[in-house]
Order: sequence, then structure tokens, then C-alpha cells
Amino acid sequence: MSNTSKPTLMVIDGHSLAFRAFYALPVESFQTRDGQYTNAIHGFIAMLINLLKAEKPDALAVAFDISRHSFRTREYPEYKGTRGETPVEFKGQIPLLQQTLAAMGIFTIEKEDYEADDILATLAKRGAEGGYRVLVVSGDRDTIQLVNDDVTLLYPSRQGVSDLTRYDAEKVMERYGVRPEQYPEIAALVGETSDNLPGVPKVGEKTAVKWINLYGGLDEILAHQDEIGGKVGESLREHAHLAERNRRLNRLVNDVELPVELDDLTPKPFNEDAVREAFGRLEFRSLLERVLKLNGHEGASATASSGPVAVITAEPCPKPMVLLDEELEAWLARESAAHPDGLGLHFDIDATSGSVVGVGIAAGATSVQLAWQPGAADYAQFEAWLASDSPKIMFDAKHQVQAAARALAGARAAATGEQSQDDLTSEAAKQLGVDGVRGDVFLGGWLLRPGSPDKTLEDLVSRYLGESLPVADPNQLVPDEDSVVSTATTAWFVRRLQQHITAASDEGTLSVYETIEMPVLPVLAKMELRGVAIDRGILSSMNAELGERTSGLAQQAYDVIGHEVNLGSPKQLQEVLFDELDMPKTRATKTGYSTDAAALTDLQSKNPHPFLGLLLQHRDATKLRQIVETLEKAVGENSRVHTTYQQAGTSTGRLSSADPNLQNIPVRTAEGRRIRQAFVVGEGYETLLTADYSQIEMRIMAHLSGDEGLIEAFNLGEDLHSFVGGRIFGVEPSDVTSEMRSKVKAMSYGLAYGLSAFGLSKQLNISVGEAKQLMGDYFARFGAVRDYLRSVVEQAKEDLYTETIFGRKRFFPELSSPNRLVRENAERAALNAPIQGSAADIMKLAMVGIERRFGEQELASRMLLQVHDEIIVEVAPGEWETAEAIVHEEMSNVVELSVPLDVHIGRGVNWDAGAH
DNA sequence: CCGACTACGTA
DNA sequence: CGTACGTAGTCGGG
Repeated sequence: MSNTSKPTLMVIDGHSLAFRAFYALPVESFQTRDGQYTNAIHGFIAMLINLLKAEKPDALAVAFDISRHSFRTREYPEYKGTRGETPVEFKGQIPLLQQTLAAMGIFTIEKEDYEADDILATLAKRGAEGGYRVLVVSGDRDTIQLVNDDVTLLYPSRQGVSDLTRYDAEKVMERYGVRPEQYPEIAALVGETSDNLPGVPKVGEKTAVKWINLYGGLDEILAHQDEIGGKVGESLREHAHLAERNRRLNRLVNDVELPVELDDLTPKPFNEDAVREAFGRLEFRSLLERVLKLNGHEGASATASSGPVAVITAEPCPKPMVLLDEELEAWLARESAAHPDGLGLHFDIDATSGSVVGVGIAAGATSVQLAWQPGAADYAQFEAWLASDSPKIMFDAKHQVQAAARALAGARAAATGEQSQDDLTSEAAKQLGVDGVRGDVFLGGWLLRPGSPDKTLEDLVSRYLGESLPVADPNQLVPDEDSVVSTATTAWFVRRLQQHITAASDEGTLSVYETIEMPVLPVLAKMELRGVAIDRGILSSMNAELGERTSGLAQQAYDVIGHEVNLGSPKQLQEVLFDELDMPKTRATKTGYSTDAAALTDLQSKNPHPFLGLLLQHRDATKLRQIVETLEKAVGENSRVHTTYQQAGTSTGRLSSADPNLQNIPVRTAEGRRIRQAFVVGEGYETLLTADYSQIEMRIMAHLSGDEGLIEAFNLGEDLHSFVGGRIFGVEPSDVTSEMRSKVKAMSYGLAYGLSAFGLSKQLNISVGEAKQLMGDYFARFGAVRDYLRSVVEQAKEDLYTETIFGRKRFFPELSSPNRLVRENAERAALNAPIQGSAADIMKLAMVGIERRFGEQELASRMLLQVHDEIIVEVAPGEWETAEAIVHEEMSNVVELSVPLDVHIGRGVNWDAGAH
């Protein structure tokens, strides 16, 4: 540039660039927890930061359109009329962008009756006159006309917004073949589809350029229109008025009255707290770092701040060191002291064997890589650090800790003699050998967005750091040393993630993270390693028996209909039922008609047929057999099964259980309970203890609603459903019939799920009127419950999240959905979340307390399973009284509610017997 | 081999 | 038209 000594004025078309960014970035990757889309804002701000760094403007403004209406639409109402509805995902991003710019101290300008382009034209003219070098940033081609010796256009490429092409007069000439001020004449002749400005038919860019260069300009072309021959000439003469109108409309107004002077547009250092707040709300963590640097922050010199989002400076990824013995010990001590929030720790685990291959530890600017050999003298200091309370940050810590614990147990066993793999597992459960795990970014990320698809470390790095995990070059068969992605690098990312995740967490989320999820993590790790003992004999005899029964039932069913059919195929069953047997149609499903148990039972009453009964019995038997078989396959050599608790498996805060799922073992039927009889006390232990919270969700509802009737019911310790039934039906609790009681019970349980009168009527097989009556009677006596449930939904609609008693949040962006079905589903989920979630919090806290007390008292008894409101403990000989007292105390005293937490404890040599 | 769908077990 | 899960089977696509 010839005029680099001049100050720079930068003027930006906010709307057009935000819109470009919207289409350049995948919208689904940029959504805040409460559902706000931010891709346009993100793209715009990223581009802006690049521009500010590269151009360092002395004056800066961003112009916006106020609406679609301007003086142009008054002259030509169809102007821009072909533009469709703004995508819903884009709506709302412009106001947020404007707020963000305001926080950054950047001037935004809009003017009634004018478009942003006119503001740009005005500022460009004033800037050029005022001795500025002007940079116009716009995605609208109309701004090409502004380019001259003093004005350069930065125009986004087709790919996105971060890549801007610089158009000076020369470049315009080169690209379009005309001088910049003549570009609108091309556009006038050719037309602009996106503005709904049809041009002269048959005239394209080539013809327009040719004419302009031949005659000198649009006016001259029109003056000589009679000289132009052929169809094109005819077309021009016929449509010359269009070109004239287009030229009027695409001429930018450069003397708009604006409420600013160029001097006002000087960028000032912005208020960092405001920027942190704005970026925090948008969840722009990596952009925040970049924007703060614009304010004079450089790297580690960033000052600590009391703002809502801490300044986290990106340190360069350190090259791992290899340290051993005392050197390692000194490094661990020094770095742990320097980083009281913890060091990043990551184990490289071989996927097939599950054994630890290597270890990485990361501090701020240094990291260490170890080829760990547990038990070897070189690693004694490292192992001492692992076992200590010195803080550690991990990803998927439960899995990591278990692998390390097995490795450590293996080393201990090698020192004392050979042991089997199963013994190692049980040995690892006794002593994990890894303590002080203060953060697990997998859990931290989940708490911020329960139910989000973020599952991998890569997901988290992308979301919270805006970066990618480095991967080794797959084309290198023998990777050179530098290209290997070390475990220490992973640990480094984990530690940085923890900082970003805790910074993004509100107080309640942080408290759940630190006081519930992190403490329960090692408890779950041990429960999984312990496993539960299984009596294989019971399972195998059940399997054999059920096998015979299923084949017998299947044969009978075939005989009835005269041919074989796959009884497990709803599709084939539909043919039999509705075509061959011509039965009345049942509830419609996506693929036909339902053949589920409810539909079949209903069919049986309307249209009795032996096939139906046989099919239902067959279903029951095969389902049971499935469960038995799955369980049998999961039993290890030590006759124990080890489930995996998904600690981040639900949206509400509950655990889920998988491989195998031990939270859905049958209990309702006698036949099903036989499976529970196979869950037995293990060798060396005396009995199983089962402890469950009775009606915990109802109690939480009573507490949260403050309903005096319900509170009284629980405080009196009476049978809840009889008490409630007595109130509703106006009789003594003792006079409540079993029919009344079951109705009340269904109603009470349904409440926390957002049950409707329709749903209640269906469940109880009563009319909707009766159900309404029942609900009315219920709420007449327990009105505070209804008020509470309503207020939860109301509050959730306001905040777009709900919260448990302990501060666990769940977001419900769908609450503002225009789709009624979607919205109402979200309303019911929102109503349920604080209740189900609080119960989950309470149970987790109880488990932490029990584990701690068992440890303090050095009991051999131990928790094995958790089924939401129930835990199963394996009690060692002679420890029943102590164990029972501890479990009861810890579960009862987790939290003081306005109603007691009633805990029921059972004892038995198997899970079924223990429940009585 | 994977995803959609149906069905069904638990709290 | 009642919340929260996991598993297993079939079936149609690849």
C-alpha cells in the first residue's frame, strides 16, 4: 500500500458477514447449553479478531440493517423479496452479536430507512476525506462501488468468513474488467437475483463489461441503445427501464446522517469483565483468550481477575521429559505445589488387554512421560504419589483408575507369588492405589451438559478448547519421535480442559462436581471391581427349564395356526394376527400394528384365541431366558459378575448400569425373582444386606412443595397411600380399600412424571372423567404439590434449566420449541428432573458416606450394587450390626428434609431373600 | 456390520 | 397423551 502512514478506518457490514458465517460454520456444533445457536457470532468474532490483529485499525465501526425495510423497498416493494424466511437458528444471533460487540467497546451503527451498506458508503467517504486508509468489510457485492485509491474492500471467499479477499481498484479491474465505480452498472444490466432485481434478459456479465468499455458507461449505453443490433439489442431496448431502476437502487447513499464522528470510532481498551461475561454466556472459551490478548494481554502475563470467567492462558504443549526416581519425585512435589488444582494424569491403556502401557503427567509448562513398570524400584516415588492425596485430574478416571489398580495389584501379587486374574480384580478393589483424583473432565463436561453427545476427549477438547487433539501422521509407518502423540500430551489437554470446565461451571455445578461426583467415583470403581457372586446352578437350571418351556409353547402356537412363524418378529406376527386370523387392528405403530403385551391382552379380551395366550406366555419365557443367558455369559471365573456403572450415563444424575445391566433384574413376578435368587452372598461373607429408600421421590416432592398434608403423612409414618387415600376419599386411612389405595398409588407415582388425566385413565382403566375427578380430589387436598409442579415448569421455561436440591442442572432448550409435542415432552422431563435428580444426589452422597464409614471402621463388608434407590451390601461374618447401623445412619442422614428419609433394610443370603 | 424399530426389564 | 435407563431381536440398508 502506498498510504501506510495514514490511519486506518475499518467499517464492517455486520449482517452480511454474520450471515456468511452462519452458512460457513456447522450450526449444530455451536449451541449453548440452553439451546442458543452461536455459529454466526463465533464466525464473526473470529474473523474480527483476525482483522483487528492484522490491520490494527485506528477507527472501527460495525453497521447493521435495522429491518428489511428501507427507502429502497418503498420505491420497489419487491426489493430483496425473493429472500426466504430467515432460518430459525440465525434469529437471535444478531442482537447477541451486537451485545458482544458492545462489550468489546466496538461501535455498532444502524440507521432507520437505510441499509448497512449505505452506512458503510457514508463512513468510507468521510474516512477518505478525513485522510484515512479505509477498509470496507462486507459480503455484499454492492460495496465494490466504494473501492478507490483510499478505499479497499475485504470480501469473504466462498468457503467462509475467515478468508477475505482484498479488492483494491486494480483487483476489481482484474476480476470484473471495469473500474470499481462502474461495477454497479454491470449489476444493473445483469440484475441481482439475491436482491430480486431482474436485469436485462440475455445480458450477462461478459456483454455488460463489453458495452461499458465500448460506450463508457450505462448512460452512454442507453443513449446508444438503438445502435445495438440483434436479439440482445432488442432486449436492451425493451428492458432498459429495468437497468435504470436497478442502477437507482444499487447506488449506495454516501451522505447518511450519522450520530457519530470518526473520532468516536477509536477502539478503546474494553472492560474485561464485560467481555468475559458476554463470551461466557456464549460459551466462547477459546475466543475469549484470543480477544483478551487484544486488550494488551500477552501469554502468561495475563492478570488474575475476579471476573466470572478466569483468565486461562494457553501454554505451549510441552515436550515430555523422562524422569525417574528422585528426579521424578522432586518434579511431582514441585509441580503439585505450583498447581494446587492438580496435575493432569493419563494412562495409556491397551484396548484389548486392558493393561497399562504408559503414563503421562502434565503440569503447566512441563510434562513427564513414563513407561511404567509397576513395582519396579524406579517407580516407587511415582506410585507413592499416585496413592497419595496429591491432586490429580483425569479423563474417564474410573476406567483409568481401575486399569492402574489392576496393574498395581499385579505388581503386589508378583512380589508375593502367582495369582489369577480374578484375584487381581478383587485385590485391586481392596486397594485402588490411586487417590486424590480431584477432577474428571468426562464428568465435568457431563455436568455442564448432561445428555449431550460429548463422549470422547476429542469432543471435549473441541468444545471447550476449540482445538483438536493431535494425532500421529497415519502415513508414517515408522513415526519419528516428535510425531508420536504422547500420553503426556493427552494429560496436558486433560489439565487444560479441567481449567476451562471449572471456569465454565456455576457454583451449584461445581459443588455437585466436587462433593458428589468426584467422591462417588472411586466408590463405583471399587463396586465394579468387587462384582457380585452368582449361583450358576440356579441360572443354568432356569435356562434349561425355560428352554424347554419356550420350545413347547412355540410348538403349541405353531399347531394352533397350522404353520411355523418367527414369534420374535413383530412383522411376521402381524401377518398371522391381522391377515390370517383376521383379528381387529391394534394400536398403530410406525411399521404397522402393535403386538406388544398390552395390545395382545386387549386383543385377547375382544377376540379370544389360544394363539394369543401362547404367544404371551412365550414372550414371558423368552424374555426371562434372555436375561438368564446374558447373565450367565457375564459371570467370570470367580463366579462373580461385574457391571459397569455409567456415571455420566443419564441426563438426570442417576447412574446407569451396563455390561450387564444389573439395574433391570426382574422383581415383579415370582418367576422373575428366581433370577434374583441367583445373586448370592460370596464366599467368605455372611449375608447380603439390601437397603432402600422408601418413596424417596414422593418425599422429595413433599419437601420441595412444602405441602403440609404430605409432610404430615410422612411425619406420622403411616402407610402413605392409605393416608392420602383417606384424605381424598374422606375416610379413615384404615378404611381405605385396596382399590382406592392402588388408584392413589398410581396417581402419586404418576405426579412426578407429569401424568395427565388421559394417562391416568388409561393406566387405571377408568374414564377420563373419573381420572380428572381423582386428580381434582387429589389436588384439593394436596394443592401445594400441584403448585410446586407448576412452578418447576414455569421456572424452567424462564431459565431453560432445572436444578436439584444440590445444584445439579439440566438444560431444556426444547421448552421454547414451537412444536407442542416437543415442548410438552420437555415440560414433563423438566418437572421430573429435580425430583429424580435430587434422589440420585442423595443416594450418591449416602454411598460416599457408607464407603467412608466402612473404611474408618475397617469393615470387610462392602457395597456391591446400586439400583437407584437401593444398595446391596455384602456383609462379612460378625459385622451385621455395625454394617446395618452404618448403612441406616448414612442413608437416613444424608440431608435434612422437612420429612424423614425412611430407609428399609433387609437381610438374606440372596438378593431375593434379602428384600423381605 | 450398522441403525431404526419394537418390545420389555428396572426405579 | 408418564420420567429415566439398557438389551436383544428383527429387518432393511450397506
